[in-house]
Amino acid sequence: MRILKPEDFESKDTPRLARALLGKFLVREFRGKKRRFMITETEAYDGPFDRANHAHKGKTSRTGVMFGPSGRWYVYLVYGMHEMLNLVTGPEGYPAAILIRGVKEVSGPGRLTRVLRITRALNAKVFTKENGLYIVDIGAPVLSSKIVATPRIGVSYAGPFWSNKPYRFFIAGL
DNA sequence: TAAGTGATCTCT
DNA sequence: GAGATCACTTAA
Repeated sequence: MRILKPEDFESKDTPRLARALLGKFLVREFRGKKRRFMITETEAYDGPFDRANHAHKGKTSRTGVMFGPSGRWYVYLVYGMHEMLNLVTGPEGYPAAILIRGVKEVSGPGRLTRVLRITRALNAKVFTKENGLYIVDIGAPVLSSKIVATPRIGVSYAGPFWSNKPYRFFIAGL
Protein backbone atom coordinates (compact mmCIF):
# COMPACT_ATOMS: atom_id res chain seq x y z
CA MET A 1 0.00 0.00 0.00
CA ARG A 2 1.33 3.39 -0.99
CA ILE A 3 0.14 6.91 -0.22
CA LEU A 4 0.06 8.78 -3.51
CA LYS A 5 1.99 12.05 -3.81
CA PRO A 6 1.21 15.38 -5.48
CA GLU A 7 3.88 14.64 -8.12
CA ASP A 8 2.02 11.50 -9.17
CA PHE A 9 -0.46 13.76 -10.97
CA GLU A 10 1.85 15.98 -13.00
CA SER A 11 0.97 14.43 -16.34
CA LYS A 12 -0.93 16.48 -18.92
CA ASP A 13 -2.81 13.35 -19.94
CA THR A 14 -5.75 14.11 -17.70
CA PRO A 15 -8.07 11.41 -19.07
CA ARG A 16 -5.43 8.76 -18.42
CA LEU A 17 -4.98 9.99 -14.84
CA ALA A 18 -8.74 10.02 -14.31
CA ARG A 19 -8.96 6.47 -15.55
CA ALA A 20 -6.04 5.37 -13.37
CA LEU A 21 -7.72 6.81 -10.28
CA LEU A 22 -10.40 4.13 -10.44
CA GLY A 23 -9.78 1.44 -7.85
CA LYS A 24 -7.61 3.69 -5.71
CA PHE A 25 -8.85 4.50 -2.22
CA LEU A 26 -9.88 7.91 -0.99
CA VAL A 27 -9.00 8.16 2.70
CA ARG A 28 -10.79 10.62 4.92
CA GLU A 29 -9.51 11.32 8.43
CA PHE A 30 -11.98 13.50 10.24
CA ARG A 31 -12.46 14.09 13.95
CA GLY A 32 -10.20 11.18 14.84
CA LYS A 33 -11.90 8.69 12.54
CA LYS A 34 -10.39 7.21 9.42
CA ARG A 35 -12.51 5.87 6.59
CA ARG A 36 -11.51 4.45 3.19
CA PHE A 37 -13.61 4.51 0.04
CA MET A 38 -12.76 2.93 -3.28
CA ILE A 39 -13.00 5.42 -6.14
CA THR A 40 -15.46 4.14 -8.72
CA GLU A 41 -16.27 7.13 -10.94
CA THR A 42 -14.24 10.10 -12.20
CA GLU A 43 -14.28 12.80 -14.87
CA ALA A 44 -11.37 14.60 -16.55
CA TYR A 45 -11.39 18.37 -17.08
CA ASP A 46 -8.47 18.82 -19.34
CA GLY A 47 -6.62 22.06 -19.92
CA PRO A 48 -7.35 25.54 -21.31
CA PHE A 49 -9.12 24.40 -24.48
CA ASP A 50 -11.65 22.11 -22.82
CA ARG A 51 -14.78 24.23 -22.90
CA ALA A 52 -16.35 22.16 -20.14
CA ASN A 53 -13.47 23.08 -17.83
CA HIS A 54 -14.14 26.01 -15.48
CA ALA A 55 -10.60 27.18 -16.21
CA HIS A 56 -10.92 27.40 -19.98
CA LYS A 57 -11.68 31.14 -19.85
CA GLY A 58 -8.59 31.86 -17.81
CA LYS A 59 -7.53 32.28 -14.24
CA THR A 60 -10.06 33.65 -11.74
CA SER A 61 -10.22 33.57 -7.97
CA ARG A 62 -12.18 30.34 -8.13
CA THR A 63 -10.19 28.56 -10.83
CA GLY A 64 -6.74 29.78 -9.83
CA VAL A 65 -5.94 26.61 -7.96
CA MET A 66 -6.20 24.61 -11.18
CA PHE A 67 -3.34 26.64 -12.66
CA GLY A 68 -1.08 25.71 -9.77
CA PRO A 69 0.91 22.53 -9.24
CA SER A 70 -0.77 19.14 -9.15
CA GLY A 71 -1.95 17.47 -6.00
CA ARG A 72 -4.19 20.14 -4.52
CA TRP A 73 -7.91 19.84 -3.93
CA TYR A 74 -10.27 22.00 -5.94
CA VAL A 75 -13.57 22.18 -4.08
CA TYR A 76 -16.38 24.45 -5.21
CA LEU A 77 -20.09 24.92 -4.63
CA VAL A 78 -22.55 24.29 -7.43
CA TYR A 79 -26.33 24.81 -7.61
CA GLY A 80 -26.18 26.61 -4.29
CA MET A 81 -25.89 23.43 -2.25
CA HIS A 82 -23.45 20.81 -3.49
CA GLU A 83 -19.70 20.82 -2.94
CA MET A 84 -17.73 19.15 -5.74
CA LEU A 85 -14.43 17.42 -5.02
CA ASN A 86 -11.69 17.63 -7.65
CA LEU A 87 -8.01 16.77 -7.67
CA VAL A 88 -5.83 19.27 -9.52
CA THR A 89 -3.55 17.66 -12.09
CA GLY A 90 -0.95 18.68 -14.65
CA PRO A 91 2.17 20.83 -14.33
CA GLU A 92 2.07 24.39 -13.04
CA GLY A 93 0.37 26.65 -15.56
CA TYR A 94 -1.68 23.85 -17.13
CA PRO A 95 -5.23 24.05 -15.73
CA ALA A 96 -6.71 20.60 -15.28
CA ALA A 97 -8.51 18.59 -12.64
CA ILE A 98 -10.30 15.33 -12.02
CA LEU A 99 -13.79 15.40 -10.57
CA ILE A 100 -14.34 12.52 -8.19
CA ARG A 101 -17.94 11.64 -8.94
CA GLY A 102 -18.37 8.53 -6.87
CA VAL A 103 -16.91 5.96 -4.53
CA LYS A 104 -18.13 2.48 -3.72
CA GLU A 105 -21.49 2.67 -1.94
CA VAL A 106 -21.81 6.43 -2.55
CA SER A 107 -22.98 7.55 -5.99
CA GLY A 108 -22.98 11.17 -7.08
CA PRO A 109 -20.45 13.93 -6.45
CA GLY A 110 -22.73 15.94 -4.16
CA ARG A 111 -23.60 12.97 -1.97
CA LEU A 112 -19.95 11.96 -1.85
CA THR A 113 -18.84 15.25 -0.30
CA ARG A 114 -21.76 15.21 2.10
CA VAL A 115 -20.96 11.72 3.36
CA LEU A 116 -17.21 12.42 3.67
CA ARG A 117 -17.76 15.86 5.24
CA ILE A 118 -15.81 17.61 2.51
CA THR A 119 -16.30 21.37 2.16
CA ARG A 120 -14.62 24.32 0.56
CA ALA A 121 -12.44 24.49 3.68
CA LEU A 122 -10.31 21.94 1.82
CA ASN A 123 -10.11 24.01 -1.35
CA ALA A 124 -6.51 24.63 -2.49
CA LYS A 125 -5.17 22.43 0.31
CA VAL A 126 -2.38 20.11 -0.65
CA PHE A 127 -3.33 16.50 -0.88
CA THR A 128 -1.61 15.06 2.20
CA LYS A 129 -2.35 12.94 5.22
CA GLU A 130 -2.05 16.03 7.42
CA ASN A 131 -5.00 17.65 5.68
CA GLY A 132 -7.14 14.62 6.37
CA LEU A 133 -7.92 13.74 2.76
CA TYR A 134 -5.60 11.71 0.58
CA ILE A 135 -5.42 8.79 -1.80
CA VAL A 136 -3.78 5.41 -1.42
CA ASP A 137 -3.00 2.70 -3.90
CA ILE A 138 -3.50 -0.75 -2.46
CA GLY A 139 -1.87 -2.32 -5.50
CA ALA A 140 -4.95 -3.95 -6.96
CA PRO A 141 -5.42 -2.59 -10.48
CA VAL A 142 -8.88 -2.58 -12.01
CA LEU A 143 -9.24 -4.79 -15.07
CA SER A 144 -9.44 -2.57 -18.12
CA SER A 145 -12.34 -4.68 -19.36
CA LYS A 146 -14.31 -3.41 -16.34
CA ILE A 147 -13.74 0.27 -17.10
CA VAL A 148 -16.34 2.16 -19.09
CA ALA A 149 -15.78 5.58 -20.68
CA THR A 150 -18.71 7.88 -21.54
CA PRO A 151 -19.32 11.58 -22.10
CA ARG A 152 -19.29 13.76 -19.02
CA ILE A 153 -22.46 14.62 -17.11
CA GLY A 154 -24.06 18.05 -17.11
CA VAL A 155 -21.70 19.81 -19.54
CA SER A 156 -23.88 20.34 -22.60
CA TYR A 157 -23.05 24.05 -22.42
CA ALA A 158 -19.57 23.14 -23.68
CA GLY A 159 -20.84 22.36 -27.19
CA PRO A 160 -20.93 18.99 -28.97
CA PHE A 161 -17.19 18.56 -29.46
CA TRP A 162 -16.27 18.84 -25.79
CA SER A 163 -19.47 17.54 -24.24
CA ASN A 164 -19.22 14.32 -26.26
CA LYS A 165 -15.64 13.53 -25.36
CA PRO A 166 -15.45 10.26 -23.40
CA TYR A 167 -13.87 11.81 -20.32
CA ARG A 168 -16.05 10.12 -17.73
CA PHE A 169 -14.82 6.81 -16.36
CA PHE A 170 -16.43 4.31 -14.07
CA ILE A 171 -16.09 0.72 -12.96
CA ALA A 172 -18.85 -1.43 -14.41
CA GLY A 173 -20.89 -3.87 -12.40
CA LEU A 174 -20.67 -2.58 -8.86
C1' DT B 1 -40.07 17.12 -14.10
C1' DA B 2 -38.95 20.89 -11.44
C1' DA B 3 -37.72 23.25 -7.18
C1' DG B 4 -34.20 24.46 -4.17
C1' DT B 5 -29.95 27.27 -3.23
C1' DG B 6 -26.01 30.69 -3.31
C1' DA B 7 -21.36 31.60 -5.41
C1' DT B 8 -19.42 33.21 -9.54
C1' DC B 9 -19.01 35.52 -13.74
C1' DT B 10 -20.49 38.85 -17.25
C1' DC B 11 -22.34 42.45 -18.33
C1' DT B 12 -23.90 47.50 -17.01
C1' DG C 1 -24.80 46.16 -8.59
C1' DA C 2 -28.06 43.19 -11.37
C1' DG C 3 -29.04 39.03 -13.78
C1' DA C 4 -28.01 34.47 -15.64
C1' DT C 5 -25.94 30.32 -15.02
C1' DC C 6 -24.52 26.22 -12.84
C1' DA C 7 -19.31 19.60 -13.28
C1' DC C 8 -26.53 18.24 -8.48
C1' DT C 9 -30.11 15.94 -5.52
C1' DT C 10 -34.56 14.88 -4.07
C1' DA C 11 -39.26 14.41 -4.08
C1' DA C 12 -43.26 13.89 -6.92
